Formats: sequence, C-alpha cells, structure tokens
Amino acid sequence: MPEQKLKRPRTGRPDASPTLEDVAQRAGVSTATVSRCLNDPARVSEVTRTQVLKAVDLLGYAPNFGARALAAKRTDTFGAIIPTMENAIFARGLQAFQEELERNGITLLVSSSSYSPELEEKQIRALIARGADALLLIGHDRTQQSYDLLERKRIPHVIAWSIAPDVPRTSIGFDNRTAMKTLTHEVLALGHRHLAVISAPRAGNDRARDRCRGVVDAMVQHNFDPDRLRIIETPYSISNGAEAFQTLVTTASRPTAVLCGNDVLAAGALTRARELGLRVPEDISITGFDDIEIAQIVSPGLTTVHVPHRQMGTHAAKLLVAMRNNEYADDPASSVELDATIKWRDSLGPVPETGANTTD
Amino acid sequence: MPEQKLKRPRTGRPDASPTLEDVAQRAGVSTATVSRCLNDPARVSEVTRTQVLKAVDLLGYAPNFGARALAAKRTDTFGAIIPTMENAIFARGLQAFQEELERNGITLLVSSSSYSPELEEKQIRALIARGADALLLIGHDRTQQSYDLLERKRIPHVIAWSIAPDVPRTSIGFDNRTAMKTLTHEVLALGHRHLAVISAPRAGNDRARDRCRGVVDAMVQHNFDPDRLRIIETPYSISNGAEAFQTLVTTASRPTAVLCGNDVLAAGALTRARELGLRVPEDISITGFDDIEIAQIVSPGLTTVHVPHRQMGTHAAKLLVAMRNNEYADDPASSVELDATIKWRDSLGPVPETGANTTD
DNA sequence: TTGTAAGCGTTATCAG
DNA sequence: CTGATAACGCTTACAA
Repeated sequence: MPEQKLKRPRTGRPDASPTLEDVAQRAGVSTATVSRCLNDPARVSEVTRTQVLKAVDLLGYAPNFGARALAAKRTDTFGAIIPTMENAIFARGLQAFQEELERNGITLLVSSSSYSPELEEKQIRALIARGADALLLIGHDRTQQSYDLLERKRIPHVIAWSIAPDVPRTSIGFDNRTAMKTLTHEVLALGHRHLAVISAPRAGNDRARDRCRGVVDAMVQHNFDPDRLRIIETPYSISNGAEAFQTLVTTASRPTAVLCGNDVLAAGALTRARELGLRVPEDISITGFDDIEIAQIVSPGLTTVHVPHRQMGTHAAKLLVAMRNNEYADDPASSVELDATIKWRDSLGPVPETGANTTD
Repeated sequence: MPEQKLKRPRTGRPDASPTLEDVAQRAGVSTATVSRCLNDPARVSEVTRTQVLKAVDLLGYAPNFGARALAAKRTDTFGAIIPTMENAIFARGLQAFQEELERNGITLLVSSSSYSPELEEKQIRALIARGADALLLIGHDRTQQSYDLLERKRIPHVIAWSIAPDVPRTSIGFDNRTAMKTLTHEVLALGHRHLAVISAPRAGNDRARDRCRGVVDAMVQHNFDPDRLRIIETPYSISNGAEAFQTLVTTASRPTAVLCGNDVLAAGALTRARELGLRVPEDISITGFDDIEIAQIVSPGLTTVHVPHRQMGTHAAKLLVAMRNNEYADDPASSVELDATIKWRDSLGPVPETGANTTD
C-alpha cells in the first residue's frame, strides 16, 4: 500500500505559525496561488483571491521572513550607517529616510560607526550579511575595502550629507565647504579678524574637512593669512565643545569669533562662555552648523548653517528604492546637490570695539 | 548512462556570493562540517577546521541570512519599539541596549510608535514578521491584541521605562510616580503652593499618567487640594512646551512652579519664560524629567529627575538575551526596579516673595 | 487563471 | 569526528 503523500502532518504543534501550505489547504488551492495572491493579487481571479484572503486572516497567517528572503533573494530591508546616534545631527534626516522607506514597504536597519572608517567597514559587512538590499552611507571618506565590497556584492548605495562632484558616486547632499565659506564671509564682514574654529577630527570625515577648508577659503579671499587660523579638533559633544572653547579664550590672543563645526560643539561653547562670564555676541561671537533643535533653545539662539536634513533623507530613500528596483542602475548622474543656507539668530554679532585682543 | 550528480554547476554566475557548498568543495569536506566549523568549532578536529577556515576566507564566504534564518529558526535580530525618535529621551537607553546586544552578536531593529498603541501594535506585527527573536517595549499601556500576539507567537519581550509591581510581566524600569512625588515634595518644601504641570497626553502613556499622579500624591500628603492643580497635556516637543507654558503664565492665577513631564517640554517652557521676560527661578520655577543632555545646556540648568537610561538599556538586553536562550523562560520575578533620583540644577528655587499670585 | 515542482542556502538528525 | 540527507517555508518558471 503506497504511503499517502501527506506533507507536513503538523501533529503535536498546534500553536506553530501557519504556513503557506496551511492557507492553501484551507482555501483549497495550491501554495503557488496563495503566494501570488499575496505578492501580485492582480494575477489571480477575484473569487479565489477572496477565498484565499479569507483563509489567510482566519489562520492569522504571516509569511516567514527567512523563507521569503531565501526564495526571493531580497529582504526588503535597507541599511543606514551613520557616524553617531548620540546626538541629533542625523536624527531628522534619518527619520525622513525611514518614513520614505516605509511608504515603500521597506524596513530600515540602522547602525553607527563612531566616525571610524574601520568600524564602518565592519558595519557594512554586518548589514550586508543581514541581507540589506541597499545602503545609505554618510560622507565620502571610507576604506577602499568598503567600496570594493559594495561593488563586488552589487549593493546599491548612496552617499549623503556631502557631495563630491568629481567623484563618480551617487550622492545626495550639500556643499559643506561653500556653506562654511559663506558663513565665514559674514563673520569677516562684521569686522572679525581674529577667528578660531572648533572642528570635529578631520581624518576620515570629509564634512569636517570641507568645513574647515571653507573658513580658509574665505580668509584667503579677503587676503587674510589662513595660517593664523587656530583650529582645535575634538569629537562632537557638548562638553568637548565647552573645553575647546575654554582653551581658545584663555589663550593669550583671544579670538573674537569662534566658528564651530557643528551645533553640538557650539552649544558647548556657548554654555562655557556663559560660565566664564563672557557675553555672546557682545564679547565674543559663536557660530554653529546643522541647525538642529538645540540651536534654537540655547541662549542666545545660535547663528548657524541650516542643513536640509529631511530633504536629504527623503531623496536618498527614493534614489535607493529606484536603484534597487532597477537592479543596480547606479548612476552618479542622479546625484543631487541641495542648498545649505545661513540661519541667522543672535550668537553672531559685530566685533567688539575694545581693541584688547586685536593682533592685526 | 547515469547523469552525474553535480549540484549547483554555478555556471555563468562567477560573481555570485559563495555558498556553504562552495566552501565545502574547496576544503574537501561536506557542507555539514563547514556549518559546524562556523557554529560550533569545538566539534570538529583541529586540522579540518583550519582547512575549512582557510577556504572560508579565501572565498570570502559569508552565510546567507535568509537561509540561516529559515533553517535555524532564529534571526539573531531583536526589535525595539520606542514612542519617538524625534528627541533624545530614549536615545541613551537605546544606545546601551544596542551595545549589549552587539556583544551577544545580535542586531537591533528599531521602530517608533508615535505614542500610539494602535501604531505600536502594527510595529509589533511588523517586527515579528521580520523575524525578530525578541522585543523591547516601552511602558505597560498597549492594546490587548498586542499582548495576545506576543503571547501566541511566544516572543520574549521586556518592558522598560516603567514598572508595574502588580502586573505579571517582565519589566525593567523605575517608579515614575514615586520619582515625581519626591520632586514635588521638594517643590512644596520650597514654599510653592500654586503648581501646574505640563504633561504628555496621559492616554496610552502610563509614564505620563504616573508622573501626574506623583504630583497629586505629594499635594495630598501635604493636605493641599489636588483639584487646584492645573494640568496641560501636550505632545512632547520644545514648541509645545513653550506654548503650554505661555498659556499657564498668562492665566489669571499664575503658578509659581511649573513641573514638566519631561525635559523637552521643560526646555520649551524655559525658553518661553526667557522670551516673556520671566526670570527662572526668581520669578517662576520650572522642573523637568529624564535628565537628558538639553537639561544641562539650557540656562538656567534644569532641575530634573535623573533617569538611569543606560542601566535600563543594558539590563533589558541581558534579560532578553537570557529569555531567548532559555526558550521563553519568561519570569516576571526577574523584573528589576532601578532608582530615579533628583538632579539639582538651578531652575527650581524658593517661591517668589511677592504675594501677587498667591491664591491661598 | 491555476497547479506542479524545482530550487534557495542553511541547520540538524542520524548513521557511520 | 564526519557525511548524507531531510527539512525549513516561500517564490517562480514552466505546464496545463
């Protein structure tokens, strides 16, 4: 007597999750039909579709992620690697990125690299290993291995927060250098001659590097000697900003304006200025970069560079979705440059009249 | 002539990712052995292990996520659903959670519910569908369906940021009610009689509810009529905090102390106070809750309740890992209550002497 | 429009 | 200690 071909007797596991097969049985159709119903409803007849869908929610069926990934060779999961989650710099952009992905039925996996290219490489590997279909990366500085890996595995990726016109990579961002240069022009126009900048470490961080360069550009353009520009590098954090500021102002020749690489650093500088009894901007001017929330709650409000966070996030998501769907139609030509504009508040003012600090 | 059994000829796809089989062939062993090498190295001999590992990195092999998930029935991915990513309230705790998971080789999937139980239910479904092995949830308020789902699918989960001693669920947090009560005691001890609170909407948010209750508790204990306590509910955001504060102080009987449900609201209140020309704490006192970074950069520094964010995150992760490994050894007895203490800064001071606002 | 069946790349059970 | 081999649950040609 031939053994009856009864697949998956399901004995003794009354509570296990229902499978496609269960639904198929219930609806009296094949698993293929059920699958189609779920993935491409248009391809099945009205009547069977209703049958199937009824069975689906009767059984509370939900597809098995692993199985689907294995068979379809895609996870509908994208990854994003940002330098840090500890402050809000990337929060708004990431939020927008996520929202756009969600509209496309894609889940976001986020990890952070602590501003280290080596760590980022590890994260890229991890994300790929977890089946990320595409990746969002911040800035252009990373190990060659990272790029090779992305290339070899054919992982669609876009680079945000920075543009590098000369480089053949899809990116969406703004020109950090020009933005900072513009801001510096304003500072100089207010009469400041003695500037200093508090920057993030420039190694492995093209945004930080470009911003510093922007300051230099402006100085050069005004015929000031850029070698006299004091730059302190320190990781982004409120307290580091405060420390750096203190170092700067307790120096013999104190600057009249301190340009910070971002708002977090600037917030720290501002706080310390207050603690030291320095009035901003009467005694000293301070500027930020990013225009995140703290820029408007510190006192005085921070004059800073407004960065189109949400736009970048949304656009990056759209780009990435398109790239994934076109099966790696990576095209540097679809790169986008957005504008970063100055946001005036109160922390930047004219140079103080007292000549005590002038060294010119 | 029997056809030669040559699995996976791999013709024409020279760049596809190598599989276990490729590695096995290369190393001259079976796929089973390779798998063991990777998952339980102790169970294979020294020599073959070296062979296999050599082949592995020669080929740059990385396991396929979907296949592994399908076969092993686990993804090594945990999920976390937090009410919001828009401010830093949960950032530090989540960071710690993530770090601990990473130590255990687990990836974190984060999503946010916008403080809506319905949305949270959707997120729970989504995370489970994506194969999350375990879940971190915030607070106890959620739909019954959410709990049922978790139960039915046997998903290990812990609840953080809140404790509910009477409820049989594994949780790790602090007592929001008592913490707020303690803070209120201090406020009352400073002579304030006319209090107001700016809270997040209490529906679906047990933390917010408990904090308000704490204020009432303290008032009752001091024999003050809690009905005279003005409570404004508004979603967490700087600008909402500012608006609520303005409403409060432009009212006929202005409070001398405003207790805010969290630091974000308080920062808004503080900012608006300044804009309105009110000195804090000389004219009016303001308190926060959470002790996130902005609490120390606003001016004056915010007197607030320090919440053990990182501890919660780390502990939650440990708990969850243990639960997953013990195959759902969910035990409410392993719940942990941490301490939340008052962090004194400068925004809370004695009640102003001018009797203009006293209504007692 | 629907069904059949061949994978997808692992893990895990059992023999050897 | 190692090798066959049967799942795992789904997608997707290919046929009917």
